[in-house]
Amino acid sequence: MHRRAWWHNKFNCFGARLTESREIIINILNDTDEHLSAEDIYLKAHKKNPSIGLTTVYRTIDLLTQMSIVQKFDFGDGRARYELIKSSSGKNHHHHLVCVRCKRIINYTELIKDELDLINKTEKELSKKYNFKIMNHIIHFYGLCENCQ
Amino acid sequence: MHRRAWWHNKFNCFGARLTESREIIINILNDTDEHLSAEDIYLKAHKKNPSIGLTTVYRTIDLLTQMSIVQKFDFGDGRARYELIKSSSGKNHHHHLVCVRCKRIINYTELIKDELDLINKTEKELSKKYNFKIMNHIIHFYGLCENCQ
DNA sequence: GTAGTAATGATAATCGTTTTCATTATCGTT
DNA sequence: AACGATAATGAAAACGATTATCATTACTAC
Repeated sequence: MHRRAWWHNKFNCFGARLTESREIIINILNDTDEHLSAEDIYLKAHKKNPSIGLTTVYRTIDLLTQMSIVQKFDFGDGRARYELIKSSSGKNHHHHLVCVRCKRIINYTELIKDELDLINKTEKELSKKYNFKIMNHIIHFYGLCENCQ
Repeated sequence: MHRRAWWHNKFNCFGARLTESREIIINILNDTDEHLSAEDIYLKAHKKNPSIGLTTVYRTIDLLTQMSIVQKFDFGDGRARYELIKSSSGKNHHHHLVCVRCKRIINYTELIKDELDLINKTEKELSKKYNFKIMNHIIHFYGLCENCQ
């Protein structure tokens, strides 16, 4: 049995075409735990299909961001980073510790359950009050890592 | 009675000089609720003291970011934004709703008390586990604002 | 005062990202 | 299948926020 990946629906709703390039880019993001930059994605995509250009990568990740399939991050190293959005309760859901000096990023998954309670409560309240449709959230802690203290 | 502003200590600890330019920039950030860009800050600073150049603004906000006096944000409009870091329990402490389509930002202050419990718990656990000294945190919700749904 | 270091401003350079524009692929309709 | 309309694409050029360079000035410690 072959189930269609969850993002197919989002493309239908959004009225965008799920082209080969776009699927390749989504799969690259789906297959990694790293925080890939546009160029990282380009290099991997280009290896799979050399006709994919850097411009398409930029356009695709922008589209995916607007569709809430991808989350864009700025960790302060001069280039944006991208992650596929995982469900809040899913196995890979995590947040970040960011060292303000050396820019090192640590993913953490602790206390996700406690977090989930707060997030759900907040989402409910803010959606109503501001009529804002929440699709994703991020939590970052900033400070000094072990080496930089 | 004249109390020294709270950031004087941080400058001492950091071994940096609290020059007139730097104090002007801090005061600009302290006097606003907006999310100023480097150029916004430059224009205001330059009005107060025309000898302040854009380069100094960039250098200063970078320094202030490393000192955890200022938080840098990327809301996706191509330029970084800066806010003075307010205490988690303080009156002006807030977080952001970010519209992924029109990039509008809404500040919210609801549920800060619930948030504070989670943050404190998380800080304690992560500081210990990763030996990471947490100075600040941000929470962003991404989605569609009223107009863009 | 003097030496050493930190901070600064003007300018130029950098480089991640966007825009332009001509071309190609795809979809819905005959 | 052919058609027109629209969406997606790639290469190259343009853009623009940020950073590096370098000479000058301000400050601190001795």
